[in-house]
Amino acid sequence: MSGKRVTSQDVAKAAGVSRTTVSMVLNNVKSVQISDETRQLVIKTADDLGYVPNAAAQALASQRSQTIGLVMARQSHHIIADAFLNMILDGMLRSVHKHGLRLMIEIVEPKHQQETYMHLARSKHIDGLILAGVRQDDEGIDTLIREGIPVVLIGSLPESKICTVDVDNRAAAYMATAHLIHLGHKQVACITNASLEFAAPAQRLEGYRQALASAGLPYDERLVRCGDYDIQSGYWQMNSLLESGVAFRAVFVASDVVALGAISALQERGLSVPRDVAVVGFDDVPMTRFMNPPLTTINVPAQQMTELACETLISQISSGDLSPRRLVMPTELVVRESCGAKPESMSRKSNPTS
Amino acid sequence: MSGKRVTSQDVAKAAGVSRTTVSMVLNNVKSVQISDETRQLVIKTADDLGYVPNAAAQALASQRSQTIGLVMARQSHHIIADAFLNMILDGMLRSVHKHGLRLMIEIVEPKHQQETYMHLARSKHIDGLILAGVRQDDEGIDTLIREGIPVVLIGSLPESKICTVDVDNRAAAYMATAHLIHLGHKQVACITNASLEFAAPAQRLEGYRQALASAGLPYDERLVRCGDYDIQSGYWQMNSLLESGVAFRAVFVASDVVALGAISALQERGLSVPRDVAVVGFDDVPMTRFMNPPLTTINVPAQQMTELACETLISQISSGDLSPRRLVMPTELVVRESCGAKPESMSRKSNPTS
DNA sequence: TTGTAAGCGTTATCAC
DNA sequence: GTGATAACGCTTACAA
Repeated sequence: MSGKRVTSQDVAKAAGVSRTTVSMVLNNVKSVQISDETRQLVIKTADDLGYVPNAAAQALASQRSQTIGLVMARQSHHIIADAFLNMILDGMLRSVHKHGLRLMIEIVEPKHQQETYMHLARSKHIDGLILAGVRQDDEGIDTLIREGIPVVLIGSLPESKICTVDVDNRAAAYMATAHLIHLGHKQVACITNASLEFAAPAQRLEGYRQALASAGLPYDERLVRCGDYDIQSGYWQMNSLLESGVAFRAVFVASDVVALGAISALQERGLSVPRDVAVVGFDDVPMTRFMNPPLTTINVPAQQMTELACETLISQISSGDLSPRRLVMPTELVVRESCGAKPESMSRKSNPTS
Repeated sequence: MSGKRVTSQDVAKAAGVSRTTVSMVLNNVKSVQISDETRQLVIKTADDLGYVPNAAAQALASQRSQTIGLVMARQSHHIIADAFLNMILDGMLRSVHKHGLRLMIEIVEPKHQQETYMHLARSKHIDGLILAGVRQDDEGIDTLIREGIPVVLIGSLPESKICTVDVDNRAAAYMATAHLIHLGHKQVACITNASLEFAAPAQRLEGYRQALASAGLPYDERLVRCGDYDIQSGYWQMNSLLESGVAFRAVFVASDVVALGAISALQERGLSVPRDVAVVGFDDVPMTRFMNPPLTTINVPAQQMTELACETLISQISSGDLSPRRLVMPTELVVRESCGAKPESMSRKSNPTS
């Protein structure tokens, strides 16, 4: 039956001690000396009774919910196919587990973001927040720090005094574009990963422009499109590029997922990658090496970034020190076969995931 | 500064009413008549003060956390590339938002599952649970229902008296395999989506066998492999199949993600899909239509399943009626180009996601 | 070393 | 209609 719940009171009574002692023992408070005997007794009793502390009561009394929130600023349909978010989720799950915390997920429509996550924070449902994919003009973040709520951003926001973990998007995009240029391409198109209202896409576009500039190549707006995080957008934008009639033989797509759609559009028209057009992606999500052809891309250590973000957040929470830090993780170009430069033949897909 | 938090007490004082009244108004309790005047005053005051109820206190007093848990029985590295889980996540996020609830995510290693989610439930951190991907031998579930905790399973567990939402995996697999057979294939291999310790893979394998049987084709164990949810596993198992030397010209892969890996292995050896081997997948995740070639697969309405599971759970929670129901959603075969039967030429990828 | 008692911020049951 | 007053289950000074 759904028997009445066991409370710390019950444990105390059964063990013949007070609730305080039970609490002390179970929370491993070291500032108090408790005989090993009592300690064992309490633990055993709690175990026998199947005692599980009530989370709400614990949170109320201790002012800590032992839960952290992951807020993703995306429209719900983006979640479905966004492999990059998965990597973030995975990193979160790992860290959170390691620290015995819980994870609450929230997605906010890019429009009225602040409202939602502010609520989450203010209701004290969570002790801190990891934010991913916010827009450049998001003002909610400042409110968050003003209220002293621990927050770490995955990505970066030029103006804010907030902890961030990011890669150097500009430099990475530069590297990707330069790769294409070094291969001899003069007409390089670009499809960003998302609207320029987000920080990363803007930075990546900037890197693309700089690479063009330093190679003495002109920047042609007609060769640039903005993706929207998902496969479809890549498909559409590539078609738009193709239909514009402006010639190009290479394209830098600032997201692997978007690139998949773009390549599909190319192939549907009988165009071959890389023979007719070379493409380089961005993110290095797991499926890239299994694509046809395997995609040359920029590796972004998403899981490590996320774990780092988590660690940072957790230390913010426990130390109370919210001073901003900007952590930048390294990226690297992973050459596969979508640009024609076929690397060594047999090493592909050979290393186990574990 | 991090000013002191506003409590219902503060609102009451500022509005010149009692805490009870504040609570009544804000929670829209209809069993009590409150003057419209007072009502407005309270609402306005709360708003002006920026009052947000403390979630822990609310949960403690009301015995409801307004949070539901999503438990995914997968190893953490599976999350990364499992497009199917994303569809589930998306469905969850939608429903949960619609009802003003929160979502807590937990993943459990297939081994000691019960422990983890039992804890989540017993600590009352959540009001109910959605379970995805549990093994056939999971015993935790029975404990859950015995304790009266609302649970809905996405998938099915033959033995349990629990609410489930699933597709008819056996029938769908039968349909997929039969499609291959009707195309004239006599030697059809199979790679399951995961180990047979999980329910769905076992059922799908069964459907495959039945299709073979009713076509009078022999079941050859050497043509069967078990995937493990991710792309890599498809790649490896296909290689294993290829290396076994047993001939086959078609393969039913019980997961699109696994199929991607399998196709990649085929193509890496210079084999063409569908010319050399036809393949049909399972799930119809978003990327399938963008694969090269576009994958013929079984459509599983994952989002709707999840939303339905959520609705069911929510009504369990509010009604207290936990009587088991088994909901089965329809599947359908989506013919694309990976089996050689090229469908109509231009309709592909044309419908917007929204 | 252990126990007492005062919160933590709500909700909910009553009288008024 | 509205306002005291108990719970709710736990943490944590402080006292013994």
